[in-house]
Amino acid sequence: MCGIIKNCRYLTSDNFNLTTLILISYMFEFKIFKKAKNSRARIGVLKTEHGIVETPCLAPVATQATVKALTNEETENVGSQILIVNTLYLHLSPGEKIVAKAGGLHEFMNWKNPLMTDSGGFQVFSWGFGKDFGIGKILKAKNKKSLTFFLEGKKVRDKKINPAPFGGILDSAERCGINNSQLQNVSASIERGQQPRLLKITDEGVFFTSFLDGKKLFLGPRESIKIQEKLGADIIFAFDECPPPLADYKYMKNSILKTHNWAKVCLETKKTKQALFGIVQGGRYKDLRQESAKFIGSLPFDGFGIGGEFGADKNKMSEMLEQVVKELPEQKPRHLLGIGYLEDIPKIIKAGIDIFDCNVPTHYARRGIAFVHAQGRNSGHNFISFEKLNLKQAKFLKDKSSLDKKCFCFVCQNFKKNYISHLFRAKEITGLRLLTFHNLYFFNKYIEEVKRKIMG
RNA sequence: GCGGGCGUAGCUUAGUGGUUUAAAGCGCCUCCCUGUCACGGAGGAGACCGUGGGUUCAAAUCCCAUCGCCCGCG
Repeated sequence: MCGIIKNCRYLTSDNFNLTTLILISYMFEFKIFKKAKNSRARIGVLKTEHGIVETPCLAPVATQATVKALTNEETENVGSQILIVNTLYLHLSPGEKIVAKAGGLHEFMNWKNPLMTDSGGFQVFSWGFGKDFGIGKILKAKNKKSLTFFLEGKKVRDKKINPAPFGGILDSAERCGINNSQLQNVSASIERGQQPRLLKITDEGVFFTSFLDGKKLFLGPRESIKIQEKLGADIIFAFDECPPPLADYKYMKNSILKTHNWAKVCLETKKTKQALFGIVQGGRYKDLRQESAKFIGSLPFDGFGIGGEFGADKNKMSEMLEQVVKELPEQKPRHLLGIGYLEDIPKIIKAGIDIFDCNVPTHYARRGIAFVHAQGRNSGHNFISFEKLNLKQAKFLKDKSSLDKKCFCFVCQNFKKNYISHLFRAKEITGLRLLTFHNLYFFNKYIEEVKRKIMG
């Protein structure tokens, strides 16, 4: 796979003049070249010390300083321009000192292009309430996952989780036979002051328990920034609390105040020339989103991240995003954290998002799911019709067709579904590699197409 | 030929002190996974317990026969 796919970055040179870039003298700069007429979408270029990023684009998730299953050359060949690495994971192992001594992240992982590090704020959720409730950042309307309650240390499960985020939890508890007097002992609806089991969130920061060795560690805005400075990515994020989707209004209000205070501390702490992005939170509450966007947007950040969830109703996301985006400075880049289903991408680009990261292309690839152009009529999509194929299914063993007839990636040019299916069933790591390569290529190509259509 | 052992879901086995819908792992099917997770989550289908007979209110489990496989001795 190495080195075979060349020139698959879609340098849309028609959209801007390259010489303009050369004239940019600042280390970090964001230039908008074109704005859509019918939406907030824009085409831009982000310049960093390690090169440029054409936006809008997807930043693949490289949690532990690698896009799982791929070499850097492959990640580049697939059209990816910037990666997001995780601060807390690297802090736990190998530790930022090791990375710094190795010459910084770029040198350490041999990635010559731009990098960003997530602050660890998401782990406040995923290692906390996310784990307690067995839920993802976004509580879906059709969530079939069971909800786990903890009643006096005992696990109670409800399989019919109600999509309504707050009242639903109480119904759920009732179905589990948890009575009123017990309810106060149950970690269900997350109220102000409530703590996850495994970590403690204070006004100053968060006490984590390392899953590697059980060691206690504290991460606050200062700690996060200092670690991120040592890691040395081009773009770093302010330490935030990614709040759980079950949080009630008071919890959320309190949470954004914390995130706002931490944002100021992050700005004061940072000494390097790295670009620092503040993070807007506020969950599904429009007024809190607006409040957060106004506050964070008023601070001298180099760009802005938008985190958390936007409510179970998918259609509201665009609305909420626009609400946030209009409060942020027009000339600065906006990053949507952890969102990027294919069907979301047109919406978020239209809402004015420049970069977004999402583990779906790579994560799903490792689970055997390939995103491909829809073969049949089941498009149901405004831009490119696509479908998901589960290559683990036995039926693909007999399928001699290429993964995606309309895809020009190395995998689709060289491998058939039967072989990829076999690799997955045989648990051969090459299967993960092939699908990761294809999915990222597919997402990047898809984004290019969306850009073309939106911008006209 | 004699002696011993084994035959339970597609596979590997648990259950043989007779008790309701015969258990588990893997495999299979469906669904899920959005800034954590290749070796993950939730469901589901699937065996009349080699075959035939017998004992009993009741047998995968006891008895007899038979077939198949394995081991030892000839």
